[in-house]
Amino acid sequence: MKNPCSDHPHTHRLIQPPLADLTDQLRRNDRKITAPRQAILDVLRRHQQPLSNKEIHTALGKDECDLATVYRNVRTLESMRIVQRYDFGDGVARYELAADGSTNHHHHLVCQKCSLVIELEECFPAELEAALARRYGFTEIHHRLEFFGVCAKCHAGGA
Amino acid sequence: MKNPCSDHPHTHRLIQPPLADLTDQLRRNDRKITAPRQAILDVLRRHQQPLSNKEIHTALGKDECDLATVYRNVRTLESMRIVQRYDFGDGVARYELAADGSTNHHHHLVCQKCSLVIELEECFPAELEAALARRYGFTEIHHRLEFFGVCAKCHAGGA
DNA sequence: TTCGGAGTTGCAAATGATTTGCAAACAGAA
DNA sequence: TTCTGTTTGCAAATCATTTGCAACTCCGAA
Repeated sequence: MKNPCSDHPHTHRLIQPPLADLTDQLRRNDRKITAPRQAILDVLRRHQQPLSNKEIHTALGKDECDLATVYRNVRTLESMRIVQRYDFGDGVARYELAADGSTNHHHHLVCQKCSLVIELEECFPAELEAALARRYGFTEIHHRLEFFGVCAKCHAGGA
Repeated sequence: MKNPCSDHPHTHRLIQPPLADLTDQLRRNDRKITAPRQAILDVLRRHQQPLSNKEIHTALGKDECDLATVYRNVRTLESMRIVQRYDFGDGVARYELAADGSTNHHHHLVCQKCSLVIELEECFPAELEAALARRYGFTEIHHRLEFFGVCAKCHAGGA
């Protein structure tokens, strides 16, 4: 197996949709387009990695809105499927913008020392869901998969 | 694909090791064999499903030991690899006895309505770990994978 | 078998993430 | 512009989990 682009530290990502498209989604869901919401969406739009509520709040420039408002909005956005929650098992929820299509679902490889996050584009277990659904009579099956380890830099030195 | 035993609500599991074998592991790790530890191990031995700290504490008969002691011991047992932690994304850690061999790693299918847990014996992504390690220069790679959905009973009625 | 000290425990208080109550401020339809 | 349901800020409440500390117990050495 060969990585098609092992030559650069990545994280490829589709171009993020313009802010207007995102606020349109709010409008369609009968949600008001407020300053905090636009700011939060804009922060997520500019970051390609999963951000915690606190990180989002910090990235907002301290006085944009209250931390509780970030929590509330991120939760709202999640229920509208505009953002996607990820769980790295450290007791902190992280969020990424969910790209338009259904092609957005993916997984991560997280360094447990320095928290480096690599976005993996493949979604391995998707094909298994149908089999599990049939076998166990479940509906609405989805999954959560993350990989953990120690990155090369941390393994070598200390960083 | 056909389930070899779709006729009974399961959770197959290897016979759990006797309590003595478990306490032996404590001994080997220079840990004292206390009443709370034996009781906790025995509770885990008798349950085939992941239990939260609170559930373990409840199963202990209220006065066996303090909840903080359960937390401390489960954490210790985890670091000794006697128990394995699972994360269903609801902010509560759950634990199962880690069977002796290395064949114990597995995943779950969880009903999001009634919390029914089905133990899946396959470990799908294991083979991918080596590839990811090579591709991204990571070491000590492991993963966390759980499936969620709605079980047949909940999908039908309400329960 | 006793003794001593490190490892453990109970209890209460501290943490940290996340949620919530409530009154004031606001967005957007009429 | 007005009105009304949303949304926000702030502080307090929750919840899972951790921790400080003094009392207690396991277990190897004497």
